[in-house]
Amino acid sequence: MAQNQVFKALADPTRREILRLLGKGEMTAGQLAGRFDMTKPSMSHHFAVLKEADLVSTRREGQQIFYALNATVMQEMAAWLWDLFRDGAKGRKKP
Amino acid sequence: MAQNQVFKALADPTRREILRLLGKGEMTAGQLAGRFDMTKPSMSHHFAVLKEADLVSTRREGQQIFYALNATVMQEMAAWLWDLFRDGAKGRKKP
DNA sequence: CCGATAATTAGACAGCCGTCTAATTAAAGG
DNA sequence: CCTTTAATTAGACGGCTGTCTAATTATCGG
Repeated sequence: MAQNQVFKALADPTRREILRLLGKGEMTAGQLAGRFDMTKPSMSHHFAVLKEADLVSTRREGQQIFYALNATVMQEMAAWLWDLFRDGAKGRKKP
Repeated sequence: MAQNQVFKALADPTRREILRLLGKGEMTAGQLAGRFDMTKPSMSHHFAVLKEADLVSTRREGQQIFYALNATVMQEMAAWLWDLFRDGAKGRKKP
């Protein structure tokens, strides 16, 4: 399942910041890269990881490629958090 | 900030499974270790990472150490997810 | 077709991460 | 005190990860 890729993708602060920026609206690869003190190839690598995890989607427009946040992020994360506490009374539950 | 440590801790599937088990109630280190096909030292390492990220708390009782899920997990993750889509002040940076 | 621009791919490399075995600390109990 | 059990710490090691430079692909405008 993709869950592991999602969490690994979120483990890097640069990628989380990318997602945060995309939360405001889609951006081109170049625009995103301009926000970070890092080479474009390095940014491209992060984009690939995010895309592989299905956290972002892409759209080409001429020479530029627009990245957008994938809405399923919320659902996957929320589901995981929910499952964490779902059947658990944390203290002492009867057998 | 502890945010980075939290996400790094969640990047490993073994640690996520530990958290899931603890969601049902506290367990001793030995009980937890018994659930995984891994040596105790390796498990101890994972416990340390989770504790460092403040995702779990510990309590000693005799020879045994009980681990419990820390409730702030939900809050931190929920806050992050919220911020992702909740467009705060645009140019704002953390001081 | 050419040159310029946007973006990715290829390959290298240091540093981190997860795992193991061996050794160590801590507590209980005869 | 000595032994046993629970758990962690120390140190080593292979593999993964993030970064870079150099090269490559894709697209547009003239």
